[in-house]
Amino acid sequence: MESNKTAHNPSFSSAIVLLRRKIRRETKDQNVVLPHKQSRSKLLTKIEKLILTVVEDISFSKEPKLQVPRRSTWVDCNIVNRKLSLKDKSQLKYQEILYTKNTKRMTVIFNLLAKVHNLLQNRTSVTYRELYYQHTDLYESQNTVKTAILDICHLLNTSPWDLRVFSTSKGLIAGPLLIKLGDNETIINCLSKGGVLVPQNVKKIVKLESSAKFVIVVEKDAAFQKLLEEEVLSRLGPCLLLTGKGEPDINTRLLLHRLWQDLKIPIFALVDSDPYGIEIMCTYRFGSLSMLEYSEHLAIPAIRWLGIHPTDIDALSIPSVPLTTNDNIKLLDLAGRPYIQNDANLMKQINCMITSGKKCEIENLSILSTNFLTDVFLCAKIISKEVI
DNA sequence: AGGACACATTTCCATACGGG
DNA sequence: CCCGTATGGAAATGTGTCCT
Repeated sequence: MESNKTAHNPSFSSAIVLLRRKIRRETKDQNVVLPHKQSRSKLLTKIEKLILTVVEDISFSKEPKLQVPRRSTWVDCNIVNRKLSLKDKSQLKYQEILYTKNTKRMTVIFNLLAKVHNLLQNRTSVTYRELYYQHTDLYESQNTVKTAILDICHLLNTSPWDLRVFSTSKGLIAGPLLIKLGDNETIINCLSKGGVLVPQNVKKIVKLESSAKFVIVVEKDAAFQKLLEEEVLSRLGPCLLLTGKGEPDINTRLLLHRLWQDLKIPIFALVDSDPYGIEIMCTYRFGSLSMLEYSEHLAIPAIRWLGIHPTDIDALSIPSVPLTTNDNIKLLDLAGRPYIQNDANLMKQINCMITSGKKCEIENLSILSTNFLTDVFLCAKIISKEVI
């Protein structure tokens, strides 16, 4: 090939600079969010107080009860500050967990409270999975553990990561990036081939060092590897590649959030042109329904959708397949969500997919020609600043 | 495995109606 | 007239599907 190292293409570099400025301007209200980290000792005290109230209740023959929020739906949400959040926090409905009615649930909560208390005291961390296996007969399913931990987070007004409970990392990151962790001066070098696993405890990161000019978030591992094979890192110039392998886990989203906060470089999303791809892009960008309370820490409004846009399929004659029944159901569901309804450009793309009835995967681009993805598609999208 | 949801099932509660 | 039960609807919870 005609050694077109795009990195040295002046129009490409200037496009990146322009996009960077534009995105920073559009999202400058987002730049100062920093977590109110709860100190260990405060959390410990809170747990002790919570347990004390229950003991008091019992000694006064009152039934112990806990209050947790009800599961939210899309109609309870709207977009605030470009992130998914509750319409009206004062209208939030609560559910009471009573000992006589929800014995099991309360037992699990207090059991886990004890474990969390222990974690905080010992300054160690644990995964949901480990917790589950410590007492399978009590928890019955891993989901029970997760629900209970989220309940506890609400009761203590904190987050799973401050409680030191994590899900096992699934995401990969590659590129010129050094991650310095606070504990024992560990340094993760993300330049290794095939990328490295996103660190378990993103909150331990003390410093991120990178020469990258932008980040590309890829929906799935296959496309991630494909891009690495095409040597995207050198062809497009210094950049980072990240994938959550499907629906991103919390750690991956936290890391990406941190990357945006610290490096302030453009973040582009490359997803399939199908309803799931769009949903995944939106999860990164606006946050998710089930983690609604943590949108501040997880949503990254600065993300721009690089492709594949439904309008690209016809414009670039990309091979496509028809949408299935399930795809159509999902698509209509997406169309009703607040973040799509709030954004004319996203709505336009959704409508395009509805009318065309076509979808395609990232891999379909490679059929057109070798290195098409890197040299043509990504490059052209960025130079033309066709991002949504 | 892990994440997000839609859909299904069960549980719960308020209201209304009928029998004692 | 009061109480108990029947019943409908909502909410809590569980299951199944889709994705990588």
